[in-house]
Amino acid sequence: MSPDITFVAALMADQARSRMLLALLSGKALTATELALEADITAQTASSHLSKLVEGQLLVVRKQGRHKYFQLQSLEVAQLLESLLNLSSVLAHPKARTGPADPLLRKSRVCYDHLAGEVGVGLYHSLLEQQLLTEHSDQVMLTKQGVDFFTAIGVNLTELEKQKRPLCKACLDWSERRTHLAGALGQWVLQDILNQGWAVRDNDSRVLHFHLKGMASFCKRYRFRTSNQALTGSD
Amino acid sequence: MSPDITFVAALMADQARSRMLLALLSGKALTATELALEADITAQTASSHLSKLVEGQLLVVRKQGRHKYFQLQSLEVAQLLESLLNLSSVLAHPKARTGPADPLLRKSRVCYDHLAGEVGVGLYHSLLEQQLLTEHSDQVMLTKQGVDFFTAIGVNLTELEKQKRPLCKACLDWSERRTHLAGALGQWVLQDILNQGWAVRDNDSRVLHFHLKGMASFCKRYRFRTSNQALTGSD
DNA sequence: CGGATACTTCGATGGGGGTCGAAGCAAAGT
DNA sequence: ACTTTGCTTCGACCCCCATCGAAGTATCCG
Repeated sequence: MSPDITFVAALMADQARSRMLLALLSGKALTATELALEADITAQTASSHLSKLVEGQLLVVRKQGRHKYFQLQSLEVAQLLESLLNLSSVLAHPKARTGPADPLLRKSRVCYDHLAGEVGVGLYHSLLEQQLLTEHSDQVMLTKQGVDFFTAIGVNLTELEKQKRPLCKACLDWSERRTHLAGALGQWVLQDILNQGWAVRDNDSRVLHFHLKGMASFCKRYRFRTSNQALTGSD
Repeated sequence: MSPDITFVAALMADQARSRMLLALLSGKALTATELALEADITAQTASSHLSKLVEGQLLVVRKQGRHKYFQLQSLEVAQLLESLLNLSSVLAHPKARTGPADPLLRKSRVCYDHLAGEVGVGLYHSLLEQQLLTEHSDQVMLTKQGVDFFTAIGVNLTELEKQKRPLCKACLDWSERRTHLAGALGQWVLQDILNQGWAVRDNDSRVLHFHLKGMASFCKRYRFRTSNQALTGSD
């Protein structure tokens, strides 16, 4: 028979656990107490939940001294969470307030290992407009110019292509309902932003705080015209 | 804050409900009693579950005389189910027997609206080998020859491309752990198989029964070399 | 060696929800 | 009109599990 999907679904069907999982969607490894705080439960309860999530192989755990760091087990888990987010945000079921989320979160946030939110969506469509990227419905590929462009700014595409994961992937944004860039290249872009010091990650959320000058450099590099609203959260 | 994913997850976190959903993954509309039978519960319990699923917008219902026909609400729901199946089958959690499923199901089955199982996977890789399809990691596209080929066998590609959904889509097969063809073209292929009378759908499952001659025609059309094992379930 | 911090185990409590029997309603068929 | 079939509502039962307090173990720090 079919595998038992209720097992995985049940693991995600709890407020506390789903909050933890969503917090881990930032890609950062978090400790048990941090996750307990995030889910607003006591350490005991969190411990029980976390052991279930590890047991169920949704999380991996790394022990470091007296701390235990938890992370999502795989990209697949992150993708499942994203698709759940998507479907959930689309559905207008009574309990979920469909209202606008934290504006900073909408602006720019980390989606596991790549850039999401308005900035992520904006970048994606800017790349499309410049014909560096082609989008055939769901399939996204670099154009010839795109290959040249990213090679020029220092991406080793042949190296990235060695990875199992796709180079480009269209990831549907739950706040924007439009696609943004995921995949190995999406990861590279986020890493680059951080390496350049254009933005810093919020410690307590998935928010990505762009510095003013960083946003400018970012726009320049990707020839990306952003609306004039303040996109920076700090500085 | 984030939308409440526990709502959707909880809907899928029940044996009876998930069985119903999985049964509906065949794409067919089923009545309440059929679904009750499928989930092995009484009509009362099924009624309660089904109203929850409709309320939660995972299903749509169509009343016809004294029957009520249920269907998955959207392709997104089907995709969520597929990804849950994938993750669940990969994870080796104790409760799920990871053993081989029903051999007929493994051979050839319907995955919502396209072909899956060994035949589906085989077709996909055959198309790749013939360079009718190119696969850039996750992105699948028809090659020039592919366009010619499908046009030659009667596909109106421009018509198919009008749909919102992608023309080609790689869908990971949970039994084979390899990709098969989904998307509008995948749907066309399945429709064609049925129209040609090469195979019939099982009434009680997602199994697709190929006739001997049908399988031969199918292989011929797609220049597809299948292993000599009997791929037919009937005839 | 204490004392603090991080995490776990145990036990008790309570609530949510899955289940079915019985009865009710609605639509066909005869 | 009567019966059959398909589905729903109501009510009662009961099990599962999330939660927390208290106590226990492990690790680091001074």
